[in-house]
Amino acid sequence: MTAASDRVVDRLREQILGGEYAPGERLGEVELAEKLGVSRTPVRDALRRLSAEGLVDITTNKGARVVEYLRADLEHIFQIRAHVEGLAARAAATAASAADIDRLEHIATALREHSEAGRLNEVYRLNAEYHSTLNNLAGSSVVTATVGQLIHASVLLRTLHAFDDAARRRSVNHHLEIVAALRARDGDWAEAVMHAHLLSARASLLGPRRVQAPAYGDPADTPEEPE
Amino acid sequence: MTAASDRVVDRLREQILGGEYAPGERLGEVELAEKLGVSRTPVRDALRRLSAEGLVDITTNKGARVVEYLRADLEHIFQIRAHVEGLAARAAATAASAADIDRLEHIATALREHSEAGRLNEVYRLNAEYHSTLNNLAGSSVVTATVGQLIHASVLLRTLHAFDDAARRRSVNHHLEIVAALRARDGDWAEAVMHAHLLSARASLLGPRRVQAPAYGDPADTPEEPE
DNA sequence: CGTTCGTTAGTTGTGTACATTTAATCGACC
DNA sequence: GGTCGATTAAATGTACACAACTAACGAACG
Repeated sequence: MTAASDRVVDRLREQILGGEYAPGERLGEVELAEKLGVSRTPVRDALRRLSAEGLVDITTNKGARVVEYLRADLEHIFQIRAHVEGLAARAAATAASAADIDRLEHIATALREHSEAGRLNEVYRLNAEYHSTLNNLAGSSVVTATVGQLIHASVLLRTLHAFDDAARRRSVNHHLEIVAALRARDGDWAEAVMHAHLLSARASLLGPRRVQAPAYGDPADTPEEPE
Repeated sequence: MTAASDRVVDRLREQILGGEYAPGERLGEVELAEKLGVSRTPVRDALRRLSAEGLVDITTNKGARVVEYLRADLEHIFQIRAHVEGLAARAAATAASAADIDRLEHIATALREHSEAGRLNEVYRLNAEYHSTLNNLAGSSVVTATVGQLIHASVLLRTLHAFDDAARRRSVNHHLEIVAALRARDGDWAEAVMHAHLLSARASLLGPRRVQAPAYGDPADTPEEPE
């Protein structure tokens, strides 16, 4: 809320997403308070807020831990993102101004350069910025808030598995293709590419899906299949 | 977290969803603390947690208020729910046990009776239970958590506009039809009905959509249109 | 030797006092 | 008479002290 609590939230979020705290690691209030030079009160506030963002799990009388997502959870997250961000891309195709699209293209181009240079930290940062920018273009705070949480969870993945070269190129191309679809004011196209983009990311990060898995949404249920 | 804080959260949630606090109404910490017989600390905790659930807005140094959703936000919420709960219904068609489906049918039947008798409070409660039960059948805590927030926002609507008789009958029939689709193990069918169910609820609650609205997802982008 | 119960250290939950910020009211000046 | 500014009251943010709970260690008994 106030500057102290805000700073604690920002710092902890950065550290968790940066991998300085491993999934499942305990986050003691007193330890954090000493380390950050504040009292327990703003630390408690910050942990509650991060719990709201889905980054930590809090159990009564047992404290806070960094969240651990199951493989199935992560599959569902990308499934949902594919649909919701697909809708956002469709909306952006009609709502975005030329300047908005320029801005998005700028991010996508920078993303390609950093990707080819192998600067992964920049890639992760710009990728998050690209998606959040696009979701905002849908003009819906609900979309931004809903997907924001899911994106955080997705980012926690990055320590698990890195994209191979082919997947990285696919991802870069998707970002650029979506910009093209927006310029063409083609909502169908934009939604379809975004859908594919997130399902391909899921495949790259999680590997082949187990067919006998309790399927939440089949790969075959893609919304847009005009042809 | 502890019993006191939990009780405050439950009570405030009930009061907010029950309409005892109007959207936009201020929630003072001291006032609530006195009224509930606890100190400010658990009240603050509770307000932070309700903020996480999307029921209150907290601004630094300015306190907590009951959330106010814009009409556009609510349209987006139902749009997202249509997709995500549609996916959940599809997954449930393969994952649900016969006992699960029986339980769901029991809820749907009770819902029909209460609806015909005009007991709206029971209708709202059972409707929330039906959706949350079905989403849980998808076996994904992510779906449950994501949609849970959106459902809360939807419930806040109920003071705005009541279903007319035709809409109420449609809603009841949808719930029963989804049960039938689950029994048939037909994921496509279940998803399609759920999608229609939520878009029809949106229409009933929000009235006709303004065509020139910055469209986030067109009515025409329904995923399942086999015929 | 294993199990169980009690004690103890550490952690989280709660209450309260103090600091800081916000907003409104009153007064003075233009 | 109106507007700008300062003072004051009330709210939230922070810190610290105490209470309650958890879990781990150790001892005693079977």
